[in-house]
Amino acid sequence: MEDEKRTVRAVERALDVLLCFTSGSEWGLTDIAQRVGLHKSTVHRLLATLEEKGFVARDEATDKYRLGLRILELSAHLTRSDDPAVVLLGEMERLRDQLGETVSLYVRDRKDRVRIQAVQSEQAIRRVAPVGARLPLFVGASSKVLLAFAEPEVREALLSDPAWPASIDVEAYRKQLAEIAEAGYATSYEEREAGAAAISAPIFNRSGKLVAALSVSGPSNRLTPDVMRERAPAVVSAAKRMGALLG
Amino acid sequence: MEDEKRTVRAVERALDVLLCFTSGSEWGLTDIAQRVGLHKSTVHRLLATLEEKGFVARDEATDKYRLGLRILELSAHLTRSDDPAVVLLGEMERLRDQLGETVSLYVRDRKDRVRIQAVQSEQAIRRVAPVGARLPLFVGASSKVLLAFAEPEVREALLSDPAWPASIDVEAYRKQLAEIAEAGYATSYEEREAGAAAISAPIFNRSGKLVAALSVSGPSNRLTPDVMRERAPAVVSAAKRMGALLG
DNA sequence: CCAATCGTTTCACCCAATGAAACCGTGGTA
DNA sequence: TACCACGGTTTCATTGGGTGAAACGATTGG
Repeated sequence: MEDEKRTVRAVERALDVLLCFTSGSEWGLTDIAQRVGLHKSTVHRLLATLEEKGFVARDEATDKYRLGLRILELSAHLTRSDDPAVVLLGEMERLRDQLGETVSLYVRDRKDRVRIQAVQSEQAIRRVAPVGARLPLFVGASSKVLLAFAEPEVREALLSDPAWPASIDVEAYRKQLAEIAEAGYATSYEEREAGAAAISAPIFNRSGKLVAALSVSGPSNRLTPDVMRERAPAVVSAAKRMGALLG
Repeated sequence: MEDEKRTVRAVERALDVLLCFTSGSEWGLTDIAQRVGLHKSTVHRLLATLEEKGFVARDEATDKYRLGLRILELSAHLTRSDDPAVVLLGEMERLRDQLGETVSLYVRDRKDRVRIQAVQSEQAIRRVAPVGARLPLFVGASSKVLLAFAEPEVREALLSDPAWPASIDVEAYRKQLAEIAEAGYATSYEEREAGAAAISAPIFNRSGKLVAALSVSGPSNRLTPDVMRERAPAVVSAAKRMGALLG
């Protein structure tokens, strides 16, 4: 098993430490050391480095570690003017007002999907959708869209990836993706989360490349299968309109 | 000059590479190598590591490096429910509507200040204030507030820091800070940026500790010195109201 | 007062990060 | 077509620096 690493171990470890903060915002040194499986002193040194550069900070009261404002600074530079999350925001708000449900935008990032933009429904019972959330790429309407309309090589690589959950029958899944490709959209009903449902449609840029999945989601008692079927065309045409706004 | 480094060099370098993206969103390998003063191959390895963990990604078209979505993911976990940037947003919007100008919230982060929240004026000519921006701690109304109301040790440490610009007379500056502490707010008129002016007031938490500076900023022809003097009480009392919302 | 726990510092060993140089791929130019 | 210039990539010998065991302090609480 020659791993052919051309990466820097210390940096990998430091980034793993940073990624601890994607689950739980406050950590003690020992907790982190345990979590990443390294010695206390090693983690201590890594944290000192991260702290010096402002990537983590210490809570004054608890003395525990938390994310630093350098993260905020970097994230401010994440969006360019041609970023879908910016360009499509207006259209997303329009769709939210039209359907009254939360609208999200997902892109594929390696083997996950990431919510890069969201506008919340204004109803009392609504789907809350934090921007930046990283979700699995095998369940949920948007996952299926991102797979169904991906380039075939990409799709096959993901389906045959060792990380793909063994509990899902690949053949049946592939068949479902083909149906979605045919229909032009996907739905999910209490698939990833109980009580939630969603409609999702692909957004292609001018050269026909899949760039994102547009998703409308809400409580499953409002978004019943029938309602979703009825509203799907609105989502699909919104996605088409959005595609035209991209480069 | 014993530097007593208890940090990890490779990690420091990797973070420096990341920080390149705070000025300019797209970089080639050679550019970065030049900027951080390291060999191409070293930077290549660091970038490969950052890329593997999703902290940077490559633009498909240009093949250049850009920030990855892991940054977005982390930034989503930056704000806790008790974060001033969240808790005070409502009050900030109220103040924006009252005065019609852009309202920002700054905290001190080491030797800089960082804009952690902002709501834009809705006028045609307005101050635009991106969240996450890192600004110097010696010019601008909020800087002066963050210094004037800081704990004395902190203030003195900063004023006598070698990084403090020699062009500013420390004694005169200290005098100005004392006046600000007396008045309870600070103003700036075309101080950091030509054509811009601002009023800023301190926000203290329940235990009397300075946590942020509230700032109202706009074009200097609207926010003339007279107008600012007249509006200062509104900013100060808004800041006081906000303080009451904090822990 | 002691025990437990957490963060910090020290230190010798030896792995792994480093940068020079060579290599490869691409686009532009004569 | 041949050539060059300029990006990114890979290789490799050298040794600096990252590593973890262990000892140390500082708190906490029973």
